[in-house]
Amino acid sequence: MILYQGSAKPLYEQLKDIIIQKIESGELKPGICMPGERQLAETYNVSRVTIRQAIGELVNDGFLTRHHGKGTFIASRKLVHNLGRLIGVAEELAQENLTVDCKVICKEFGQSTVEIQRNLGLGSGDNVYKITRLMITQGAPLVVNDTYMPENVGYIVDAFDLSHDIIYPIIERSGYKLSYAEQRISADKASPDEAKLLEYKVGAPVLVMKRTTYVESGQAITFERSVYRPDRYEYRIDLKRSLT
Amino acid sequence: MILYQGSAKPLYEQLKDIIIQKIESGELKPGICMPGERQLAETYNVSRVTIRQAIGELVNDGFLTRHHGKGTFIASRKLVHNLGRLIGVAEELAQENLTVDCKVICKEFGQSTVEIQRNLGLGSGDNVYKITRLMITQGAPLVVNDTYMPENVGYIVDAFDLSHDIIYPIIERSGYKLSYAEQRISADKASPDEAKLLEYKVGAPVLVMKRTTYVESGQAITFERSVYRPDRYEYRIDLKRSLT
DNA sequence: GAGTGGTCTAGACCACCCC
DNA sequence: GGGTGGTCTAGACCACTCC
Repeated sequence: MILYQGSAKPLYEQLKDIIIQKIESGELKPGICMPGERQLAETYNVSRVTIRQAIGELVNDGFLTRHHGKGTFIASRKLVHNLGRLIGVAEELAQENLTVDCKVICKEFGQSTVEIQRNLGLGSGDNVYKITRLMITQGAPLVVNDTYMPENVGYIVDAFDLSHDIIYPIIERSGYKLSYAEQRISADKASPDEAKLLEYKVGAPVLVMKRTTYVESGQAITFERSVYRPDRYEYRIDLKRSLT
Repeated sequence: MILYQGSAKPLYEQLKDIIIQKIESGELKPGICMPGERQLAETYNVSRVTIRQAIGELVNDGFLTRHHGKGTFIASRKLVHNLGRLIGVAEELAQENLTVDCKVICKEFGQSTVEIQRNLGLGSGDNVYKITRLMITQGAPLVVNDTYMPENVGYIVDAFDLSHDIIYPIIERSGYKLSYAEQRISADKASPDEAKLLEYKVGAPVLVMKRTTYVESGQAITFERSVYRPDRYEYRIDLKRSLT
C-alpha cells in the first residue's frame, strides 16, 4: 500500500494500479463512494494533484465516475476494454477467451487495386504485400481476413509465421508506433471464395469490416478487409456521450 | 488572445477553444510544432499546469500529439467526431450533411420480448414503449429503427413529434444524463417487413445494429434495433491504439 | 457549514531528443 | 548543453451538494 518515488512507474500509475486491483478484487464494489481526494492524498502521502491525475485517467477509462460536490464512485460497469481501443482481429478473438486457430491461406507481393492503393496512400506503381488468413474458433470458421501493407512493411511481416504471431505487435516491435485506425462496417453477400473458406452458403449475408491503420506520422501502414459469419460473430463497441 | 480569469469558462477551456480555432482556420497546419509549454504559459500569462491541462485534453481528443523531448504537434487528421462518441442514428445521418426524412411507422405501449426486457433491465411484467421509424435520405429509404424504452420514459418521449424531434436530446432535456452505450453490429437477411419498408429484396443482406444506452446511474434507458441497407450505408468508427 | 470535486499557481526535478 | 515534455509538490480559492 506504500508508493515508491524512485520506482520505474510514476506515482500516479502506481495509484491507478492499486485502485484497479481493488475494483477487480471486489474490495471496491460498483456504486460505492471512494474516499475524498484530500484523504487519499494523506493516505498515500502524495499531493492532491497526483491523486487527481490517477483518478482522472481512471474516469477516462471508465473505472470511476466523478460528481461535483458529491464524490467519486466506482463505475457500475466495465467498458474499459471496448471503448474504441484499436486491437487486431485475432487479438480481439483471443481476448474473448476463445482459442483461435489461424490458417494462412496465401501470402504474396504484387500489384493491387486502386481501392487498396488509395487506402494505403500509395501510387499506382507501388507494390503491396498481401496476406490472407482464415480464423477458426470452436472447430468452425469465423472470419477470413485480407491484410495489405506497403512492400517495405511486408518484408518485415513476411519473416514471421502468422499462423502463430499476430501482426500489430510485429509492426510495433519493428519500431512503428501505431496510432489509430479508421474502420467501416457493412454487410454483403458471401462470394463463392468466401463461402468456401467460411463453410457457408454463397450469397448468404456476411459482415464486412474494412480498416485502415495509421502510424503516428499519419502514414497508413495496413489496410484490412475482414469477412465474418454473422451467425457466429457480432462486432461490439462501447460509446460515450461526452468524450472529456 | 487574452484569457479572462473570471469568465464563465475556465482558463484551460478558453485555451482549448483558441487552439482548436487556430487549427480549424488553418493558422496551425497538421505536422507543424506548437510553441513549448513554458512559452505558451508566458504568452497567455497562465501557469504551465493550466497549459498542460488544455493540451492534454486536445491530445485526448485527437487534435494534437505529444512527443517527449521533441515537442507538441498538430495531428495530421481529425478523428474527433468519430472516436466512440455516442450520437443517435438520426443525428449521425444529419451530421453527414444529409437531409433526413423521418417517418414514424408506429408507436405503442405494451408488452415486450424477453430480449428487450433483459436489455432494459426490466422484469417480465413491465410494459415498454416502442417506436418504429423509417429514415429516408436522398429520396430512398436507408434504415428502419425500433426504439424501446421503459414505460415512464415512453410517456415523456411520446409527447413529441419524432418525425422532427430526435430522441437523445429529448431524454437529456428531461433531466436524464446519458452516459454510454453498448453496441453490437452484425448482418442478417432482410425480413419481409424490413424489405418492404426499405424497398429492398427479402432475404438480401442487411446491417443490423443493436444498442443499449445507459444513464449515469447505470440504468438502461433505451434499447434500439436498427436495420440498414448495406448498399447505402456503412458504419464508420475510429479506434485509438492507446487510450490515455 | 462542512465536505466534495474543479480550477489555478509558482516552482522543482527528471527523462528524452537533438546538436 | 539546451530544448522539450513528464512528474510532483504545497497551498489557495471556487462551485456544488447535502444537512
